[in-house]
Amino acid sequence: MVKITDVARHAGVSPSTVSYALSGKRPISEETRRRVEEAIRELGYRPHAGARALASSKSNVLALVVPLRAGIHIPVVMRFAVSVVTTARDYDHDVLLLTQEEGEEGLRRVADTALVDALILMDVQLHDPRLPLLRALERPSVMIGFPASSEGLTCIDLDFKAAGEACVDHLAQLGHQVVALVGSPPEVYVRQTAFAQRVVQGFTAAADRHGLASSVHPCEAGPGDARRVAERLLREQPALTGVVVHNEPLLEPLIDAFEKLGLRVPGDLSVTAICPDELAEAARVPVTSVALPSAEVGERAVELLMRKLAGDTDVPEATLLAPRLTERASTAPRVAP
Amino acid sequence: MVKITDVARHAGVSPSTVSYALSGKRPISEETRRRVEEAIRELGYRPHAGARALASSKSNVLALVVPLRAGIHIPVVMRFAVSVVTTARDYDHDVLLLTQEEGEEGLRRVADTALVDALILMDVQLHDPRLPLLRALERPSVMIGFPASSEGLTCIDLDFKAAGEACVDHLAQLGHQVVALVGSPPEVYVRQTAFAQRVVQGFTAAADRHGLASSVHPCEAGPGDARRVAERLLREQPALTGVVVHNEPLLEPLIDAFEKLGLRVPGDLSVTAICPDELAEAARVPVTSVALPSAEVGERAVELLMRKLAGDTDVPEATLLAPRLTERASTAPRVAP
DNA sequence: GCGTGACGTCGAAGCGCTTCGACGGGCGAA
DNA sequence: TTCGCCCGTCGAAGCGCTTCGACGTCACGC
Repeated sequence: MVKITDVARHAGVSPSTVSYALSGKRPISEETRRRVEEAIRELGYRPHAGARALASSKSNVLALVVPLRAGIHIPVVMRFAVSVVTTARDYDHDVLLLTQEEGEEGLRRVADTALVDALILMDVQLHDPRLPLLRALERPSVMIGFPASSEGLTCIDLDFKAAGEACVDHLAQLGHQVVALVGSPPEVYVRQTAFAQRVVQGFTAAADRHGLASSVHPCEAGPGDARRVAERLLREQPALTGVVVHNEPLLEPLIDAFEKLGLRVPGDLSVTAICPDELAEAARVPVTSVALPSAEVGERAVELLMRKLAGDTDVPEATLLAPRLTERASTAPRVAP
Repeated sequence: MVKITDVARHAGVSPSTVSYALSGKRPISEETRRRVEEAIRELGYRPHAGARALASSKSNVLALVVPLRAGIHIPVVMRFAVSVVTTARDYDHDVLLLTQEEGEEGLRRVADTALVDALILMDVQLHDPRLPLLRALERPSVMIGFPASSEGLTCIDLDFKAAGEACVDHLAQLGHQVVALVGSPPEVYVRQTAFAQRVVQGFTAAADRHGLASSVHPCEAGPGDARRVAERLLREQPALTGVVVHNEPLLEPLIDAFEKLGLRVPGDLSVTAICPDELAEAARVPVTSVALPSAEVGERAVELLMRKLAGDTDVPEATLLAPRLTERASTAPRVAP
């Protein structure tokens, strides 16, 4: 193995000079730098990561904790992970993959052994048991999603309130006057992050702002539920022409149910959703939707982390990503009766 | 930060004794071990990963290179990755996530900087450009999939030949006498690993063994192709009652096409597939299939790597995992005409 | 003409751990 | 009894890098 002393000898300088030439932490003459670089190239020198970590107390590795829980859309996780890795590389960092399964002990382990410099957590719950640990840890972290209190932590996610609004805005713009929100199953409103509530807030606010008649329905997503939900919506709001679905498994079945009840999508009924793009695209009727911008979240998460690692003290605690609505085949202007 | 000297002092022993108590590389008296363990617990000691890596020239980290290419089934990759991480943890190792995008330079980087001890590569191509590098690298590696020549490398994958056979065996057992293989698009047979060919071999061998009439059809997987393929199959083999599909995007459309042509699945036609379980399960008619055992592949890959790291010299170059066929709704006994 | 400071470089001291050789004590074999 | 050996422990020497303080040189300002 070729080491820094070899490079130094070959270039006719001291090891510290090689180090400074590499890190740029002290001025080095043009001539010397050139010689060092040449020596490095000729010898094929690669600094030993462990030695570097030991001497500098920086591993240049980030931990990424991915969820395993059922109900998580895998491609979204994967896209996010890839985006984290790619962005981390731009900052000369690598990514260590951890599973949720490892729990708090896993976090403590990689943090305390100095295996990683910082952490990224996905799938943060409202009252995530890892929160106290994260606050106590001496290493910076960024969480995807918002817990009940993000005090002293850094969080990032899609702006679900704005996403709810965007869907309603789109429907209002198309002339729809009676809209409904088909929400996530009731337990999601309790267990998970606050995102489900925020969709409701956005939905309601936008509907009020546009002067639309609106209603909100948290819905189970079992096999037979779609039909029942569709019937209930139509019973309660016979003039319904716009639906926002924030319930992934229910999306397709619900559209089917509406059509079976004689309503054409988007002819009689416009449907928008908040869901991963794959789902919206793959549907029989491709659905106009606000996507979870996983790649962007990953990128931004790493950027936030890098700022924290650089000692930036005014990194925002909360970052909300603006929703982007993609129009597809499931929405159309309202046809006056 | 609490270090090994702190533990040593607290336990009244020397640092080396603490190290040996931890690693078990030299005998330590029961009494001493107890005192050391207690000191560790009381002080909350965690060995510094970098220092350890430097001193022992072992990072206890594996690199996992995941593919990005379109056409790869993401959940399979993810399941594989999770299984690698989980298994690696059982062996006290962590996993560094790399993307294919980083290419050979990325492999060289993590290997040469001693960031990782060993590598796992997914999605290995027939003539993968990384092969020479892997052979040259001083670190062990395991590849998922088989290149043209696996000489001197360690590879593991589903036994696709046996998978092809298993499908035919199943159909034969149900009494089917005329079978067809709907294979991957022609370019797959060229570009990728040899797995597509192996399926053909297994299919043909088993059909011959059972004395069935059989035919093989590499197929494109465009939107209109399903219908054409179905028609062609029925034209060429009017008595066809068993189909093996090794072409993921074509699976569902093909079944639909058959039904539109008046053939009931599984009433008139039994269909089996080689594809990820999700796909087989999610189909309108759940498909009897041989799955890609991603979790098992991940586990076995790590085990192979651990053996190599332990200095085991007779680790098999090729490991073929036995297929497991799951019966679902798409196959049934042949009904005599 | 001399003090001052920036520039460019060096040497040495660690970073926290593992590992090697050494050593004292105890025990079994001769 | 004595020799030799194994057990259990220690001290010291690194592992390969970064970083701090120091030093010589040169240019500039007064």
